[in-house]
Amino acid sequence: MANHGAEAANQDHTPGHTSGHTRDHTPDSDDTRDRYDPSALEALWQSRWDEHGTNRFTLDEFRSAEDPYYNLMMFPYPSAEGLHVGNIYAFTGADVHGRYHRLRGREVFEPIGFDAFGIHSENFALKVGLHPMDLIPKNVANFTRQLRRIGGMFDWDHTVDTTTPEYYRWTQWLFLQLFKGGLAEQKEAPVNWCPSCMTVLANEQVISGLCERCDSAVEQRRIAQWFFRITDFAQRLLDNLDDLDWSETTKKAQSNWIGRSEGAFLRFPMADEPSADTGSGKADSGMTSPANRAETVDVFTTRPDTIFGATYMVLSPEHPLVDRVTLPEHRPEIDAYRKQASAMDLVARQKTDKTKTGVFTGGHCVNPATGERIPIWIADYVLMEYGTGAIMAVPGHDQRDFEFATKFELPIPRVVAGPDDTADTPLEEAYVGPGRLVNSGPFDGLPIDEAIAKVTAWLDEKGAGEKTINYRLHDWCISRQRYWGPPIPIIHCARCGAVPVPEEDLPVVLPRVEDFKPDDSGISPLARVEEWYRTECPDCGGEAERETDVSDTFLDSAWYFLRYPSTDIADAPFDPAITRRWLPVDTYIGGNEHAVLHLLYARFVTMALHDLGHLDFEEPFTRFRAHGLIIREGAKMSKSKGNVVVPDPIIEEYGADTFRLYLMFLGPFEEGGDYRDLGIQGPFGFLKRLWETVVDDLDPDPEAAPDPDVERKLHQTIEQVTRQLPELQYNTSIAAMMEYLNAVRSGGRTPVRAEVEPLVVLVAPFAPHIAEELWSRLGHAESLWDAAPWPDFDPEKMAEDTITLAVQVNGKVRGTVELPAGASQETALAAARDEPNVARHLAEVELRRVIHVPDRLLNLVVG
RNA sequence: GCCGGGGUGGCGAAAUCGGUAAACGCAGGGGACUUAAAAUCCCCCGGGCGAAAGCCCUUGCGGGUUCAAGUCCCGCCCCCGGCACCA
Repeated sequence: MANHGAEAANQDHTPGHTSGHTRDHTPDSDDTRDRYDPSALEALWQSRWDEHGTNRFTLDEFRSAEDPYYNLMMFPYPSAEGLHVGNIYAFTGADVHGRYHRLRGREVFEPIGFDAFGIHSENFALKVGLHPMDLIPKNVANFTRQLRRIGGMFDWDHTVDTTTPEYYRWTQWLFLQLFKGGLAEQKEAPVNWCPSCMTVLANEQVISGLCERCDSAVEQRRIAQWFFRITDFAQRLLDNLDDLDWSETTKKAQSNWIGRSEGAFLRFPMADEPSADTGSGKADSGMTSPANRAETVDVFTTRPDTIFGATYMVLSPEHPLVDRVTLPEHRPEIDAYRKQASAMDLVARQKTDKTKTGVFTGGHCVNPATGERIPIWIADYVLMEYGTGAIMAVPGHDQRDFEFATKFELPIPRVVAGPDDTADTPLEEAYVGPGRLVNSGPFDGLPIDEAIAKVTAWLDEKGAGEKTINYRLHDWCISRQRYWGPPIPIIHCARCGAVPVPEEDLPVVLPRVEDFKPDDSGISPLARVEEWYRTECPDCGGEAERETDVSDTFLDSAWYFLRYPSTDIADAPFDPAITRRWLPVDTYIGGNEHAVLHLLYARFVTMALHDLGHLDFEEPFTRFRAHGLIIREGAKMSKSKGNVVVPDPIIEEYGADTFRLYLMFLGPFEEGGDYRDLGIQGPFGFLKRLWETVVDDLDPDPEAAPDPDVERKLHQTIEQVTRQLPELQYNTSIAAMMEYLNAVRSGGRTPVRAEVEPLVVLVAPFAPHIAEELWSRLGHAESLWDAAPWPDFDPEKMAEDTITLAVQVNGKVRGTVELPAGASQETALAAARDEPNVARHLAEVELRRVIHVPDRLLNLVVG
């Protein structure tokens, strides 16, 4: 838009300099210049803020900030479709928070960036036949345009794009730190393989057996992978949750994901098998070699107290001991079963309602409690990923084992008796309730809690096991056999093994490869680029090859918040002094879909960097709030339904201020809301009315005294908004401001400046452009955002002098009376008796009791 | 099955410590202004009975505590999100 005059007038913007821009910002003719024209006005202020560096920090400012506030939101993945309402909703909610603190005088750093590596981008590039290196910059440019348009308080001098070598250089550096710290290791492991995406997936990316991206059934494969040892931190990650100011739902999701369970690790010695028919059946028949005798089947159980009822063992079909324990005559059956299990996709494998299957191996263990030989089976209801991949089956007290034992006619003894049971009460199903041990030798009669401790201690003494803690959490597999990610900075040398790339050689630049389509080989496309992967060993100088896998996108986003304030620093990932001043992040706002993925990894990386001496804190986000989800007209938005809200035309028509205000008005920010197309009229009308109030209708006397009733309402409104904004209670804050403006304009009265100016500031976090414009029109030379003029409220001015007291008779409202605030019970009662309808209900009954809640109600109990 | 979060007018939603249920907004109805429309402004707007005054009912369902329950307790039902053969 054209506003050359205004721009020129503002070139030397300094405090005290009244530029006169309050009137000359629209070069149009006189009759249109005072109309509320959001698009023009928003463009004007955005360019002014940009010129003045209103939202940008210099390196010096980072180093010297006295009251820093790091306001973070989850950076977007720049898709080709552009920003969707969900993004804008989240960013606006976070921006409102940042702007509020800015108006309170904090130095608010609010960065944004782009999480642009990963399978999403790569698959889309493949689909449209473009190279991601060409596609991503376009998407980033489009996102940047949109992000600027919505008026976020972003520091555009400190953005990150995870796909630039300047950024991923440090992602690779991070990998090396973890590698050197012993927290990264390569191991062959069964992994989730998506046959459609042709890549390995993290457990978190598998949603009930399906690929979270393409819904293909996930298969199992064994590939050498790089892992981060996040499980080493499981207990700390869990313990620290107690002290984090995070949304409860997010903390709960993390603690479920970590999945701590207390129990025991137990060793069941393998029994040697009677060759042919020696028939003795005793463990030490002399046929057992010493090596064999040492072999055990190890299990994890949360119910060591039930060990006397363990009548068989079950190994997962993938368990490494299966071959050892299987007797030759059972071999064909076992092999067939294992083949069937491995062919089965994880959906079918994890279906819980299917009937139990399994095969006897022919092998046996000795139950260390009873000394009895018990058979070893394999069954797919035992998962290799959890615990040791083997269980002791206690059919009497575990429903899964009960079903299995019933089907295969294995014994089902009772070892726990409930309050109404005896040791011999038959079991119709597994009994898992409270009770006391039975049929358990010396432990009979003990309640479960006590028995768990005593039995475990007893087994420990016998060397048969010990108390332990098991976690559901797995190590983080970060290898991806794909193209679009940072190469893992490792060089494989036949002589020296896996050698880290020297830090001074970083970044290992991702080469431009035209043929980046993944294939079914399980090998990265980079393995096709010989001139790239052939290199020398940094240690011995011999021929060597680069690691051709790239790292998981979640690694890029696990540390980006450390980079933002230090993007001016070229020779370190984050500057120690700046980091000390600005981190940990004060408030982080984002979607709960990242509760266990991104947020847990970011915590792990921070904790690891802390332990390795790079950071002096171990939790990255002091406060985290999960925002809700936006639906439309009661239905989930999706591309396939064609009911997605497209933000650009709405912003075009109503302006970013209205759109922001409307999104925040839909419902509680932390619960989301229902976007109804017509609803935007309310917030639009409000801003328009506010505009007219200041621009057209204001009392010309700037010193005019406020109306006492309006002033009282003003202080009540300031109080409410000041209390609710930092708690993200945006919808009710907006309602309060609307109510206040209604009071200011009621009966078409002429508003005075003292009534209106504070409202302009209150509304500013939601509608920053119109607020700045009105602030300027009210005669202020300094930007609203630099002046930090958050209004104070005066409790005395808030107080009502007369109140309406509800009068109840027997709990039912029969009338109201007007009274001076703080009126005594006697006064209230007298007034109530004078109220005709109340008097009617008091006639001919006896007043038995009076309940007086001062200034609220009077309840007269009669009978 | 387990763990969260919910269920309030036609709709989105409000409601400190238990104290006048439905603030604010949308949609709808009526009116003013206008040649007309848009925009704007004013009034009405949970249900039932009543001419009115007023009375009765109403926060998913059923009980309970209390002078008083959307709010607290017990038992259910339904919706949304997460986890799920986790030993």
